Amino acid sequence: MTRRPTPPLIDISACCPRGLESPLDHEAAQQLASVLKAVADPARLQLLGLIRAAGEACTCDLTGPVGLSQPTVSHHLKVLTAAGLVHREQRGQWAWFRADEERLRDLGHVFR
Amino acid sequence: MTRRPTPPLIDISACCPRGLESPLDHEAAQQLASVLKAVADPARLQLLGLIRAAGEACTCDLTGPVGLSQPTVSHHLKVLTAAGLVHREQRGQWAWFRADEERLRDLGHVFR
DNA sequence: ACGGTGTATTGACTGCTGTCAATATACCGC
DNA sequence: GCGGTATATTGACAGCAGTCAATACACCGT
Repeated sequence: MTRRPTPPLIDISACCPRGLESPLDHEAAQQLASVLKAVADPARLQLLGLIRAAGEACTCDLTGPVGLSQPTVSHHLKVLTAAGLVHREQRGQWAWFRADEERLRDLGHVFR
Repeated sequence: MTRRPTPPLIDISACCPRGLESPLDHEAAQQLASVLKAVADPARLQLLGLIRAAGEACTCDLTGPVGLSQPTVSHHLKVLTAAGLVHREQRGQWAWFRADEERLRDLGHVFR
């Protein structure tokens, strides 16, 4: 496989420094929307809540509470990770996730 | 047409009082996601920015900046209104919109 | 009443998204 | 190495969401 050009992680406070207080250009809106889309899903909100409440959580502890199949949960965690909202750490055969508090704060700040 | 049972407007601080700090049950996650979905679109983010920056705005002033057809803009404004993020007021033949600041604040507070 | 203008609705189409079963991959203990 | 366990990927499918052209509706001035 050819190397992907590195996932361009969006910097919220750079792309939308004044949040929704002033108009966004096309690109800024698209970037901000891409992060919001990651969060605008019931399963992913539940996952974020579970991860945050626990400090960190392993996939095996997340599949049960959300009531979805393992591949689906894996998919949602990938989306959250790609958006930079959670970070993944491999420990042996387990994948551990923790929330990026700063990024969540930045996201909340957009609506200020 | 039979009367619709009134759109059930979701109360964010009631449904998710602790935001993402603690796990959300299925219903709360679904409700919160429905509001976030309204905001997770580039065109609607631009519209929110324009409306907020202007204080209030009429549809005719919004179609140009976002670069979409009039029916599409009308559709997006309807979605924002249904989510309670903006309020619509008819003035003669013009439709004026203003943002619901409290609701935006509540939404931002979820990520605190 | 009528023509014009601003907005909403309808219908149709396309692309994306969430989901799962099946399969593959990675890691561990023995 | 081997079987078992945890996670990721693939493939397929249904449903939804964004878009526009065409049309309908509402309001206004004349």
